[in-house]
Amino acid sequence: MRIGELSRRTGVSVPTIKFYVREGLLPPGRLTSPNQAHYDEEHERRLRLIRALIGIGGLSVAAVADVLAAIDDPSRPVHAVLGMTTGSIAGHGAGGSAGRGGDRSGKGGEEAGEDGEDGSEGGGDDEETAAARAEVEALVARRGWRVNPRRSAAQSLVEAVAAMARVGHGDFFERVVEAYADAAELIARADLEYVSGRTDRDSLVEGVVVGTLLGDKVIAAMRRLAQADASARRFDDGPDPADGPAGTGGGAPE
Amino acid sequence: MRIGELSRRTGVSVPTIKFYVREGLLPPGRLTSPNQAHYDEEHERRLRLIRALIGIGGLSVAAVADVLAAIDDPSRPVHAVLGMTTGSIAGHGAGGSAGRGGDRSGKGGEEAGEDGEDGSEGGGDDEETAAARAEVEALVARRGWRVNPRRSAAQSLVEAVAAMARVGHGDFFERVVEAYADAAELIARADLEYVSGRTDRDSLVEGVVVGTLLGDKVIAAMRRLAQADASARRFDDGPDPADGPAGTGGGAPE
DNA sequence: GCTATCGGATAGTGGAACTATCTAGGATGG
DNA sequence: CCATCCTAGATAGTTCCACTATCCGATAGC
Repeated sequence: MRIGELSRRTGVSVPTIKFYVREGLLPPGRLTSPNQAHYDEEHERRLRLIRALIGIGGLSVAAVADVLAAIDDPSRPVHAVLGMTTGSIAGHGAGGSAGRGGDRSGKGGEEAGEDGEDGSEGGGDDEETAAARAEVEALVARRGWRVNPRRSAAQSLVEAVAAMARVGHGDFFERVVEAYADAAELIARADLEYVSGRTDRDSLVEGVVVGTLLGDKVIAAMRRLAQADASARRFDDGPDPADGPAGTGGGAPE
Repeated sequence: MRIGELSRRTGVSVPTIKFYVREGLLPPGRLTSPNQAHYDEEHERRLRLIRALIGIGGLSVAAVADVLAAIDDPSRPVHAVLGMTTGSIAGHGAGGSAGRGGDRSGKGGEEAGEDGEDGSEGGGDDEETAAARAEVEALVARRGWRVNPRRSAAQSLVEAVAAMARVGHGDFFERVVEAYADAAELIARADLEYVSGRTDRDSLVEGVVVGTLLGDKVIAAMRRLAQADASARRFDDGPDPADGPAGTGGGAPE
């Protein structure tokens, strides 16, 4: 098919497809003449994946490019792709806000000058980060998780926990860790199960990426649903008030 | 304190603080004279919350404004705030990527127009969406979750599942649902437990918001860790290869 | 031959999140 | 009282990102 049909089939505009090709997300079509190219179902599939990663997964175009490059490189071991995937997420939502606007002030380190603490090794942490790191390390040790503590997932976790502490919810993590860890193990087992049937690398690796990136959204949504249910049961304020009605006054808890 | 000290304490630049005040995220300081204002610890707390929501939670400034407005409005019932929170996330990552970039294809994912058809399934859906909706409805029924199917969390879930189907992973959801649902219930129970001790509305509502928005990141990170562990155990490829051992290239995003 | 479409290149758009500058005026130490 | 900072508020500018728009000459299919 030519680009017009690819566009029609996927709902992505022609200029946008060209843009993705330029950015390296989508391989160019096979040229049948100097100014005529042919796209196949693989392109269509890839394009849908791109849209899903951007639209649902919330990745930036650059992050998608990295992830797809990892998928496409057969020399990259599967676990490296998973690590990459983690990084894409971290870059997007957590640690570095790599995606958008300047990162001038906050995160880079202590260039702001007021931190003053340049000598202390081990991360140059503030108080909350150090405490969070200790909690995460304790968790990993307790569970016997065989992970490298330098993993960016661990780093993301430390940052999230530290942020909570900074906001006055330093007790959140310790209050929920065990349940969360049980849940995480449950989920991870299902995830592994899902991809374990796949034998060829491409299929496996894509399953990991899709399952991880889109799976996060699935989990978040299901968590909301389960929260709503648990809350409804506890306060018995009806079947569920949906999103935004002016129902009864603030539910008195307990 | 004055704005300079607020800036120093939080690491947020003075112009940015002013920007947040303009955008309604942070209440203005108490004026002690026409050009002198005083900020207190509540401002500091709020500012830290804003940074956490934007930096870790990945919310847009506009979404943070909405969430904080909901927190601050005592007439808004707690469940409405939770719904709002869900919406912020959907707007950000799932539904329409409303945060940045385009989204020409229909701003509010939530059917701005008259969706006359409610109650019965199937709107103007494509094949994948219809199938996903059926799966989600079956899940809710099976679990006996007392939730309104129009809830935006349900909608997010449908969209994520549909996107997976479109990408060739239509079997993902059915293969993992039960484990995920168990995990979600586990998590939701811990979440409810966490806020159940709180009696005053402000503290409760803030706990819900922080726990939900930042909690998602905690869960995602822990899932990565558990996946890495499960994978290491299954393939026994050493303790854990970390993120970027030589060949992986993309290790550090950014 | 005719016209809609194509590939490729370059430039432009609009939104988001800051960031810089300017104007008056106040705070503070000497 | 004065010099030197800091401040509030307003307006304009910057940077990044994800697209869009417009050209151009060439080509497909009738």
